[in-house]
Amino acid sequence: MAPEGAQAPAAGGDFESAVTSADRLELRVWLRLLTCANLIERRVRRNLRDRFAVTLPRFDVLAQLERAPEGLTMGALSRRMMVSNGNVTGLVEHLVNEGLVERRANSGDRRTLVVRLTKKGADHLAAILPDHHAWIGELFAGLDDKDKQALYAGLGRLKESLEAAGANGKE
Amino acid sequence: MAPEGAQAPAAGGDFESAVTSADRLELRVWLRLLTCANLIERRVRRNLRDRFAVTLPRFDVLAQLERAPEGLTMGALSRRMMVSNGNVTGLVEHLVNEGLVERRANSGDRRTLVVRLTKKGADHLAAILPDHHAWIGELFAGLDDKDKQALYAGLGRLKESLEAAGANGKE
DNA sequence: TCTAAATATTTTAAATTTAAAATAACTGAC
DNA sequence: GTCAGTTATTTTAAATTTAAAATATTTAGA
Repeated sequence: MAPEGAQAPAAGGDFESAVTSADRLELRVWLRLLTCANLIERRVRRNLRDRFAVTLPRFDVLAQLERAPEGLTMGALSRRMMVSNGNVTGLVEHLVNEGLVERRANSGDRRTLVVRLTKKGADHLAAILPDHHAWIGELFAGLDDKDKQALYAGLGRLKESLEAAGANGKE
Repeated sequence: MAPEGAQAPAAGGDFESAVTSADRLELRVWLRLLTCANLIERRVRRNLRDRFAVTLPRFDVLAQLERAPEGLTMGALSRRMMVSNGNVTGLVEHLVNEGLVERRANSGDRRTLVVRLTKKGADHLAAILPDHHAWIGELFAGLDDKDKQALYAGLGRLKESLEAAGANGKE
């Protein structure tokens, strides 16, 4: 027997498989958007695991912290990552144990903790980022600059629409 | 004390918060795409929970099955949902217990099981879908038809590029 | 036929994720 | 100054998710 085809997320058909032109246009846009996001995320997740033995959520923490050299509070980090506060607690805890991240009390407001990359964490991330950017490059290779600009602009309008509909705030 | 601000996924900043124009265009497109997908998914998830007491993944199962009146095998369902086979096992198990879905042996190939909506499941879904479509409509309200068409086309090109890069198959 | 490889599904362990509740610290209106 | 409300974080329980391994069945080829 071949223990192959072990169960990674399934490949093949996707959300759009049975969507017809009878469906409303915005529904088709949404499902196609979701399909693209899933395809990219899956590929990046697998590459991170296979080539760098890092999970995607932990990589996300490192990548967000790199963009904030002064560090981020737990709450700010959870907002940037768009996940719950409690979720970040566990991720940071693990990275602290690995020495990739430091979590320090904030004089001034004793409720908050500031999270920062350690040297080790910054080095680790620096070893990954070039490959990461290359993967994204490969995935977008079929688009020319005009396509990407158009997509960027269209997604910008969608994002504004989502914010106008209150999809970001608590309401 | 107000036990408010209980921890749903954080609102506010997002993946793009610290992305600058110095970053490569395709990276900015990807992060914006991810932000939009997360915003829509979060809103739909919360509406399903608050108004219909259903989780998003279980709703996804029902919605996929509705598009396949003849039923889907476990594997086909997992491919449509873009999640692992093992994941679908648990979701379907729960829905079978609730009587919303039936899982039947497939004469002809004893390895496969065919999953189908029950009458109860179809009714339940039918009660949700109009509201669901309305939510999507609200989220896209800031876009006119031309915007949506352009976005649909651009995402179509991206999807082709992803498939050309092997982002769907196992490779 | 027999049997190696492929396919379909479930099981398992670890990690993630959500959402609610609990805890701790700050802020203002009075 | 007190204390009701707010903010920041952690804890908790349940559900989801991934990926690997195990199981069962089918298929094809020697």
